[in-house]
Amino acid sequence: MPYDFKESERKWSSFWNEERVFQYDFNSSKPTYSIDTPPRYASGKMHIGHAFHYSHIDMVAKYHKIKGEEVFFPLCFDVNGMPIEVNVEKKYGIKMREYDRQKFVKLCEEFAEGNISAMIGQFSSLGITADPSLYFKTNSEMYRKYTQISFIRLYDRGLAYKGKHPVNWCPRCETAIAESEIVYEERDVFLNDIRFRGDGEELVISTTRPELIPACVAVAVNPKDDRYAHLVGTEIKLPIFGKSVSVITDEDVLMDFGTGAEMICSVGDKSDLKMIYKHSLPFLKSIDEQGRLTEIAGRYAGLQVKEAKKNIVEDLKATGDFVSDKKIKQNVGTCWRCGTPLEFLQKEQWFIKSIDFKEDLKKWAKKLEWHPQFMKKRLDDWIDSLSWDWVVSRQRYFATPIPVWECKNGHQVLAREDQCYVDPLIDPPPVKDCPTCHQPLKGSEEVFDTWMDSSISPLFNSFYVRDEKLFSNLYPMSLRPQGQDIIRTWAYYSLLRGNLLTGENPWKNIMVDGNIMAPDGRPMHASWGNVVDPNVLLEKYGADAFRYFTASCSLGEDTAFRERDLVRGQRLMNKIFNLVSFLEFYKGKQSENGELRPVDHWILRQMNGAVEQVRGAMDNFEFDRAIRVAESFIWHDLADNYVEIIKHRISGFKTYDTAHRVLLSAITMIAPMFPFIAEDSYQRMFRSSEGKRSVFELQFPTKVVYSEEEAKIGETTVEAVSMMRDLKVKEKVSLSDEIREASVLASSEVRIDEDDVRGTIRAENISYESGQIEEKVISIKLTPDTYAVLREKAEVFLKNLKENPGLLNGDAVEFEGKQIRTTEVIATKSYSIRGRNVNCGNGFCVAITK
RNA sequence: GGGCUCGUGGUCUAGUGGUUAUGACAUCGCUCUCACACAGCGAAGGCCGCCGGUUCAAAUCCGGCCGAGCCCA
Repeated sequence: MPYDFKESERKWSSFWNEERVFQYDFNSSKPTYSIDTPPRYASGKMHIGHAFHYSHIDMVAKYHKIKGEEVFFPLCFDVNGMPIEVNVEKKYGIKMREYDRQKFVKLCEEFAEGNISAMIGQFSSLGITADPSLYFKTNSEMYRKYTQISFIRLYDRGLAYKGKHPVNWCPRCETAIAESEIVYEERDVFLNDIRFRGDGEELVISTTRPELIPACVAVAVNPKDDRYAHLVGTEIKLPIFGKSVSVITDEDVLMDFGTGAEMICSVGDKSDLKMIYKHSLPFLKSIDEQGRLTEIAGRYAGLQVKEAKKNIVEDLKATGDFVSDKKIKQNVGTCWRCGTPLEFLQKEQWFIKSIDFKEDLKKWAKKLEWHPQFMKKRLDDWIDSLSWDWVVSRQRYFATPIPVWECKNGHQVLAREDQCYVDPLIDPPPVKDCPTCHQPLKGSEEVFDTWMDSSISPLFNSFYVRDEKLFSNLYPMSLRPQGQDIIRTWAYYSLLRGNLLTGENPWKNIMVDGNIMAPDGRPMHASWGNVVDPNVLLEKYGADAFRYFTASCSLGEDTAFRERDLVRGQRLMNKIFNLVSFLEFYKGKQSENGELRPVDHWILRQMNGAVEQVRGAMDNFEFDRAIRVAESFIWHDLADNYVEIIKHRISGFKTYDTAHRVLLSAITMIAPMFPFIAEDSYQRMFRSSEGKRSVFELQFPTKVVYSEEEAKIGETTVEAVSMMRDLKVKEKVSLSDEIREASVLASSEVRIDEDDVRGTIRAENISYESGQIEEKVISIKLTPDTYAVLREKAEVFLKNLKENPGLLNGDAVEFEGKQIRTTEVIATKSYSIRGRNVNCGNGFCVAITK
């Protein structure tokens, strides 16, 4: 009978929910395993990549639960920021900056709330049991309170400050534009070669923006560029404006772009910005909020950018400093609303100090255990590449307000901690007026970068400030699971915040996941039509089958979605279901006592091996290895071999007990990966004997005692039975038919469990024959150690052995004065018997007689 | 352009110096076998991306090239 996964999944997810099986117990005496769950972003429903990622996290959570730890696995959502704003604009056909601020925020909250309830349903269908008693969302006043308090504490220690930093600015709309609001357009622009004159020397630079010459603060060339080496370190004069600037080197300058000499302006674009920080060059303001040149442009002051460009080029032609121009294509950032090219404008922004902590950050990152290890390198490289502090202010609406009031002279008053959560646009400041100049105070309109919220998740989860006792127990957390795409944001900022505020890393382990790609190997995009809907998959194959696919992906690698893995997963669930059905049928029908037979020892040995390997793999977050081992054990050792052999003696208590015990261990071992089939099997078959209300309250299986000597006989028995069954198939004897004789043919003694062979093969008689086997050596290899000893002589030695296979019968072979033990020789042989239909395995053959 | 990762039968994947290179899905045979035809047994299918190097020995280590993914405030 096929497994009804729909019914099972419905039943057990509500069971877990109602019984609160996965609820964290604050009073538990067990050690806590805490997971810093990624707050799921509430801009839409979960797609297959999210489902994949949270399934992995859930496997870790359930594994630690079944290992006997108290698991802290919060259910949480990220509800701030622009993607939600953009979705709300789309949904209602409105524009944020043209709408009432408070009303707009309300719409964002409602929008997110709808997505959250849908996602909670998705979590549940996937068997992801994040704990609703540890629920949080990053836009709640409770959460934002700690975002604000943590900022105030950093400010008090001089780690948060206000400074100048460029933002993308639309001169027509007169507003800051966020990175994702920029519309890039390919446009034709002129690349102008312009002559700068030095002391008897000249240097021709290439620029697309000659109007920025007055903002030029240096000229940069590549350090490898021989053409300009003699000019490096000299001063050179700007044409028209006459100001002197230095010629510097920077490896980011492209030698083959234009003349290979570039003017650095403050601030023309992002690469300028980087060089300005890197070489400590001054910030100038050359363009104002309306897109006009400022007074540093001298006689061009007040002109619009376009006009200034035209005038300056004409004047350069007149002075002879204009060399040439050519048309090139360039990506120009434009305003999403009006299409005007954006300017990079310096504005006052809030910063959190991070450049000072570069070396510390690398030390902190080193203290973490990274899974997989190579992901650490990405963070290190990121830290090395940083040139400026973290800009935390945003000119948006839907995020945590910055708890600051300012007077018209720019003095700042921060909220008191006990005031938080506070909205400075609504709530009064802590003092009547500015303590410095007694001017009235105005609440800040700015909000925090959403990473300011999400990067305190480990602090919030550990009850930072809220409860000192809980905090000391819960911080640092055991694990941060996250995607590889946000190492440079979420992981980085969390590491910084955690250490700055507590002096300690926020977690002990970090597990970094790859992405799920579309079946065609490309990222999933609605416009490419290659998006896979997780709900369709759950309908078709079930959650455990989906989790089978997710478990089979190596951690940290990008994986193209493969439906066939769900096919296999579903078959595995069906296999397990039927194994349980088999044993269930024989439950309580035992009449004989019996004893442990060799094949029972063998399955116990196989089980011990599987348990150890699965445990080792799960401890290292290697889900793919864990399911490979578990699947092979359940499908091949247990179902194909063991169950077939014990069918004839399942009426014995000992046999039944062994099967019962092995199947229970198998179910427990896979429960973290396949929770539904595991719970279903447990409830159906094992709850009455084990007593616990859920499979997740059992312990991960431990090793059992068995006899290795017996297990070896069992292994030979399994092999013999399997070869004999194959012979029956080949000779068209029904497996249920009796045969007269089953024969074991070998040149030396072969020990098998005759009763099991007879009972399974349905043979009246077992016979042993010898002396008729032809051995053929297929290949001869040596152990690695012996290769290392013989080195280039190895080939000669092997050739010698192939020609004289009889040498292998002794204990050792002499070769060039060395004694090579035959145990060092790995010979693969085939066995055959002329004239009889036999199957041959490891050292012996079998035959049957009808 | 830079950093990291990946490239193995038709498709996907395991394997990180030394067996006849693992397994899945698909394909083709045979078999209803008393848990399971969503099963069992068997077969076919591979210049391990390309080029060079190190080594007695390379899918595996090193270098270069080609292709893909993620990130670059």
